Order: sequence, then C-alpha cells, then structure tokens
Amino acid sequence: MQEKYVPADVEAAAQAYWRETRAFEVRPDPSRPKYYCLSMFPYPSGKLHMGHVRNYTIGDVLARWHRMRGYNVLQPMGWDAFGLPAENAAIQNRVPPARWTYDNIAYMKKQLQSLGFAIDWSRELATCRPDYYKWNQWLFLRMLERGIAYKKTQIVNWDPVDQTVLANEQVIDGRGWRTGALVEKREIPGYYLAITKYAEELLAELEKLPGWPERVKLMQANWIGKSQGVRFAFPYTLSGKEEKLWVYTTRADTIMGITFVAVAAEHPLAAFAASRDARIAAFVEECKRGKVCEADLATMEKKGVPTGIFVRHPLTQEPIEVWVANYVLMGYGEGAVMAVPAHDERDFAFAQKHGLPIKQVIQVPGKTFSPEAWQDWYADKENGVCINSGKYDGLSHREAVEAIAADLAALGLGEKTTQYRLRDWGISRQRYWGCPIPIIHCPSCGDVPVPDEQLPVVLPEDCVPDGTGNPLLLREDFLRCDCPRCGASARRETDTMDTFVDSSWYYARYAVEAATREKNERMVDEGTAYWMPVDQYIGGIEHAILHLLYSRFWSKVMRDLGLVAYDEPFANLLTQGMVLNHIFSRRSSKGGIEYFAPDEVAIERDPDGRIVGARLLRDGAPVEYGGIGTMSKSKKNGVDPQALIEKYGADTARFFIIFASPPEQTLEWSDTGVEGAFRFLRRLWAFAHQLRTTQPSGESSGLRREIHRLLAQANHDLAKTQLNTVASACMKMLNALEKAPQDAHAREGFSILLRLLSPICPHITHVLWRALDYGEDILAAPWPEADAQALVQDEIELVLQINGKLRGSLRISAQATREEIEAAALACEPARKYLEGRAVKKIVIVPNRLINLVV
RNA sequence: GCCCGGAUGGUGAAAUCGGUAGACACUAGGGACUUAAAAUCCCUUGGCCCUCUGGCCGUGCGGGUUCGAGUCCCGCUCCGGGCACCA
Repeated sequence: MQEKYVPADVEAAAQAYWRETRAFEVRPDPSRPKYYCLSMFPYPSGKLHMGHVRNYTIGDVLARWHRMRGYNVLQPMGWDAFGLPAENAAIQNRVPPARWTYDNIAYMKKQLQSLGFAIDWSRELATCRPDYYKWNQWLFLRMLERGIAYKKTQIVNWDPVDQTVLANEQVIDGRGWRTGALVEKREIPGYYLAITKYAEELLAELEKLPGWPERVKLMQANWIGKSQGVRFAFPYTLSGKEEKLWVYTTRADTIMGITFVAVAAEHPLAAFAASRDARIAAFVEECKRGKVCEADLATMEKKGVPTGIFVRHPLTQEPIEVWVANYVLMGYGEGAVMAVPAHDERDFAFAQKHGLPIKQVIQVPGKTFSPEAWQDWYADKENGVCINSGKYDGLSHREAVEAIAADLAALGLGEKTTQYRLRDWGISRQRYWGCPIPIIHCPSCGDVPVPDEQLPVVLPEDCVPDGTGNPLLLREDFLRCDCPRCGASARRETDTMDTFVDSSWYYARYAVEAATREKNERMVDEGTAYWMPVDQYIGGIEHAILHLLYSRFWSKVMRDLGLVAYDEPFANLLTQGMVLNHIFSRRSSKGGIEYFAPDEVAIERDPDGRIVGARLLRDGAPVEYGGIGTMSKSKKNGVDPQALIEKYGADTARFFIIFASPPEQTLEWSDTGVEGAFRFLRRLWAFAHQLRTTQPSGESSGLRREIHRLLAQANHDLAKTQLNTVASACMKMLNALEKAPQDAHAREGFSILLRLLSPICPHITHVLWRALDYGEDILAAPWPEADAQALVQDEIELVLQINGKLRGSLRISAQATREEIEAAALACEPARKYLEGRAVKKIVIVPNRLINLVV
C-alpha cells in the first residue's frame, strides 16, 4: 500500500472493482429480506448541486449499511427529464429541449458515478423516453375509462403579449417574466384526475405509515383538509323564478349572525350581476388581474361590491344582500359563503371596511364583545354558546350545528356534509416538453382517446420553443392524424401532462425485470411485486405534499386496476433538509428578474454581520439581496460539488456533507470544515499504514471498551438515521486508536472503524480493508455489533447535585444499592461543604447518572 | 394570509426518556518540528469574576410547570419549506 493517501487512485480502484464485479446489479432473491432504497430522482438541470450530493449520500449510506446487514438491496437512479427549465434553456440558447436534457443527463450521470454511489445503473430510466411515458398515456386512458380522468375548464395565468400560458413561477409581481405585461386569468379546458375520490383513503391511510415523519403526515392531512359542516341554500327570487344560492359552512351554529353573503367573482350570480351593472362588471374584471395562486389571493386586500341582489335567510326569511368579494374562492365549496362578521376574522375585516352590520351570536363566559376590534375568542368553538339566536340560545357549538342542520333539512334547504379542501389534480399543461396527452380531436366524434395499440404518442424531439406558445401547434406532422372512430382527418391534442405525473410511479418502473423493459408490453411486472413498496424513500422536504400525495394517489389507482398489490408506495420516508445559499437578483429592463451566483457578487454587511446589500463584481452596481433559499438552477445559487470532488475526492465530499448536520435539518451551505474531513481520512490512511507494519504488544481493555461503547452509540444513531453522529463516532474511534497503545485489540478496533465508516466513505474503506487483509470485499463483511461483555464497568461516576445545581461528582461501584449511593453522597466532601448542616428533604437518584440532594 | 418546521459558542453541531450544556469538528491564537513552505503534532478557545480552591451567568425573547428545562406548557420575534402551472 502507498504511504500517502491519494483519493483519485483509491477511488478509481474501488469503482473499477465494483464495475467489474457488477456489485450493485440486483435480482429478486426470496432467500434474503429485500430493501428497496430510493432517493428522489433529479431533474437534469445541468450539474449536480449540494442538495443532490446530500440526498444521494444519505440514501447510499442507508443502502450500503443494509447490504452489509444481509439485505438484498436495490438502489436505482433515473431522470425526471420533462419540465420547464429545458424550455427556458431553449429560449435562451435555441437548442432543442431534448438535446439540452440528454447532454445534462450524460454529464450528471458521470458526476453521480464519480461519487461512488451503490446504484444499479442497469435500471436507469428517463421520463422523457417514449418507452417510459407510453405508460403515463396508457394509465391516463384507463383513468378516462373509469371516470377518474375527465375534462373541465381551468383558470390559468395568461400573458396577453406572448399569447401564452405562464407558470406561477413565470409571473413576477403580476407581470409576465419575458414581456413585463400584466398577467390575466383566463379559463381554458383541461384534463383533471379525480384525486378527491381518494381523499378519504389518502387521509385515513396516513395512520398506516408509522415510518413517515409526523410533520409530513400532518401537512398532508391539513392539505386534504377534511371538515364536517353543513351545506345549505339561501332561497331567492330572480326575474320571477325561485332560485337557491348554496353555501358550505363549518360554523352553522353562527347562522343567526349572518349579515351578508359573499360570492366569488367567477360565480354565476356575480356574472349575472355584472351583466346589468357596469360597476360590478368592472370589479369582476379587476379580480381577473393577477396570478392564479393561493398565497396571492390570501394576502390581497379584501375588496368587494354589493350586487343589489337579495337572498332570504333560510331560517328567518330576512333579506340578505349578496356581495362579490375577492377573498371567496370559486374552487372551494360552492364558491359562495355565508358571512358572519362577528365570528369569522375575514368577514369581520370585510364588514368593518364596508360598514356592514356585525351581529354577535356566540358568547364566551367572562368576555366582552366589541365590534370595534377583532379578538381571537370570537371564533372560539370550544367555549362559546349561542346568544341572540332565538331557540338556539344556550346551545354549544356541537348542539347548535346539529339542531340547525336538522331544521334546515326539514325545510329541504340543507344537510350535514363532509367537505375536503383537496381539489382534483389538473394535469394539462400548454407546453411542449412533456408527455403528450393521448387524445385526438375529431370534428365529428369530438375528443377521442388514442387506441392502446397506437401508444405511445411520441413527442417530436426537435422543436425549439421560443416563449410564444406551444411549438407543437406548428408541427403539422404531429398534429395531423385520423380519427380512430370514424377515420376522418383529425388533430392531436397538443397539451402535455404535468411533470408530477412522470414522478408519480417511476419507482414502480425501476423495479421491473430487464425482459419486461425490453419488450415493453407491460407497465409493471413480478419484479415490481417483489421490490415494492419502497422500504426507504429519501428526498427533500419541499416534496412533503404534492409529489408524495400524487404518488400515493397514483399507486391506489394502479392497485384498483389490479396492476399492483400495495396500498402505499413508500413504507419509510426520510425528508432531507434543504441545502440553502444566498440569493442575489436584479430587475431586468423588461421587468423580469435576473439572478446572480453568490460568487459573482461582493457582499456588504452591517456591524451585526447581517447582509444589507451586495454589488455585482462585473459592473460594481448594486444587486438585491433576496435572503437565503434552497439551491436551484433558476436562482443560480447552487454550488457545484465538482471542484470539491476534484480537490479532495468523493469520500471527503461524502463524509463532510454527512458530518455537517443531521439529515432532516436545513443546512446553510459553507465549505468551511471540508479540510477537517480530508484530514480525518488522511489520518485514517496513515494509521492503517502504520498498523500494517507494527507488531501488537500488550493488552489494554480500555481501548476495546471505548471502541465498543462508540459502536453501540453509532448503531443506535444509525437506526434513527442520525448520520452526522455516526461520522463523529468514526472520528472518535480513530482518536481512541491513535492514543491507545498498539495492543491486540487495535486490529479489531480498526476493523470495526472501517466497517462503520464504509457506508459513508466506501472507497477508502474498500481499499484499506483489502490492504490490511481483513478480507476480499468489505461489502461482504458482517456489520459490527457491540459486544456487551466489553461494555461492563466496575465503577461509575455519578453527578452530585444540590437543589438541582451541579456541585461535584462521586465514583461508586456499579452494583451499589440506593442506600449505599445515598450514604456515599451525604458523606462526600462537596455535599458537606454545601449542605452546611441543613437537613436534606428529598433525594432524587437517576440510575447511572446523578444524585440530587434537595434541602 | 394559511399549513409545517427551525433557532444552542466566532462557525457546523452534540446532549438517546426532563438529569453534568457545548461531544466531534471548523476557525482563530500560541507553541513544537523544518533552511523555508506544505504536512503533522501539542496547548488555549461560551461570557464575566477570581491569586488559588473556585464562583456567577449562559441554549432567539417574555412568562410558567418541576428537586432539576436546550428538552414540557403558554405568549412573541426572526428565519426556512409548502400553498395546487418550478421541480
């Protein structure tokens, strides 16, 4: 073995060995437990960034650890290859998205390989390949047959200059990113997937996922947003006709406090009012400005106009005016709400602004109501009782809801219902670089599904979008086709699918057998049945809701079609914290935003070290500081790990990112400390070199006890995926080995250290394992377990507290009884000093830890 | 605005069930080795006080529970993630 640690040589040797032995290509094997370890596949944006390195290193540590513990481990990799950035790149460089994407994949694959991940590359897939997206189309057609996929109108962001639909991300301060034009809302048709049909199951089965973080389950539950309430109608007469205005509320107990009704701008009643009143029409028009996004709607100033239309209170017959308000969402409930200003904060703000009456109908004992200012107790469901509500006075929230629902039902004007916040999933995108929706538009037959035998509908790969709309609209060779039903000439649908469709089932596809992939006559197979569900899924917390919920939904649809047997795709989930970096930007002349990498700017700080501004190094002019945020290509704040790998090697990069912080925690990027990781590996190498050439002498149980103590701790930490302290344990082991005399236990200790470290730093440990003749392949070595015998101690140290304050410590036999400990504590020097003869009232003993004397 | 997290030295962090706060590292300072540099090794490194033994304070802020709180409870502040067309 070489005297000096040269990472490039070590890593080349280890990687060559894995390649030659096909170390990570796996097949189903019923004789061993399986472990499907999956990291979220990357979008091929160009280069890896530190978030990827973190994600895949965490996954690789878990994969290698399980493999050494005897599991049959599958760890695949692929590419989430459709998406907007490829079109942006095309606009900028006039390169077809396909070429840009494939080039990026090739480069990023090399980067991943240089990091030495234990990936079965024979299963690699890219979602932009027809052999993959064929099955998106096939499953979409099955959903269409079952009424799970359907067509309706959707509201999109419209750029009136480019005549194109914009993503929320492309709308900056209400304007199109390229044109600077004011964005409008526009209604267009699109396909939806009825995820709401699965709302109840998606919610209920969260409880069957003990391996998921509580916070993710909580976020999903809130997103699904199940509520029990009452759907009821306000009758009204319009142009001589009896009509009903339906609303939904969870606070039927406040029904006697209604002082107005508010409808969304898109509500039919608003449209009717607008048709006869220019002021209302202008307001409805105003509501169309701005982008389609909940955050924008929620932070908007609450505005509204009265319609002059009155409905009747269903219980009192009192006339109630209908308002059009911008805070009512058409997509939730009925697009209309009863307004009870006294007990709903938004209604309160709206009523105050427009001088509408505020009528208190709930009282919490001991509180005083004032219409002047909102107080949180006004919305209290737990402690309130009805007042000013006639026969309902004195009833609690629950009692009043029951009574009022019953009365409304008796009148035929309402019923108790369950409502979900979750909306159906709109999958149509008016974009080129995505999976074509397999529909043909026939002038006589209408929308006709593409027959299965014509799948896949292949996307032409040579288009170059220019930002002015979907280039497929110009491709006659793609557009023209024959109607499968009547044979007449027809046109293909040009909308493509949301990229979340691609990522909703890729994990099941990785698992199929090679033969199935080659023939491509089945979406999934027995390989899927063997490997699924994923035993450990690892990915960013930013996917806590959408991607994970869509994947759960898609799995359930596949199950109901008899394709798979599992209910849930991911048994255990590790949500990796984001890797953050500073964001710098500047307005472009057109009103768009241009981002700059942190190394392109000079940062200015105030005396407290806070960043107050920055200047672009190129031109010296100021740029705006946008705080810190997740590393992304679009914000140009990603850090390419390449330089790190080239300078220190993959093992150092891997060790450093694992050591830097626990996996679930957000990490503000800084490479301070990389040197320390590298120094550790160099010391490891030097120690191995020296261990090879020295004869052991003497016997010291101290070292063995220390190594096994650290091992027990590290195994405990591994089980809860707290990997940073496993890295620390490795450092502590090396410190202990270096300090101890080279006794008979040094070789055992070092073999434990190598195995414990190998999932994190697989290259150096592979090479040292062989160099020290521990065996042929460290991957085949058994995972080390702590020897309980080695941990036994005769004497322990107890902390002495007096009134909870640390006052000293005492050494005592590990077998000492409670009485012996108490006697020893009372007799020791610090106790006598601090007690000063005062009587001890109480003695608290925490076994093996401390004794606290309370006086 | 709504939902979900986070905050511990100059820095990344540790503290397993409410029980010794700051393990392990980084940075900085001092020293050894060296012609020199690199590398390596040793020492110091939360703040304040003290001649020493040692003492007091300290886990974002303000309260509370407890023999004992970084950890539990209540109320805030700031930062991050998500909000359905970024992925």
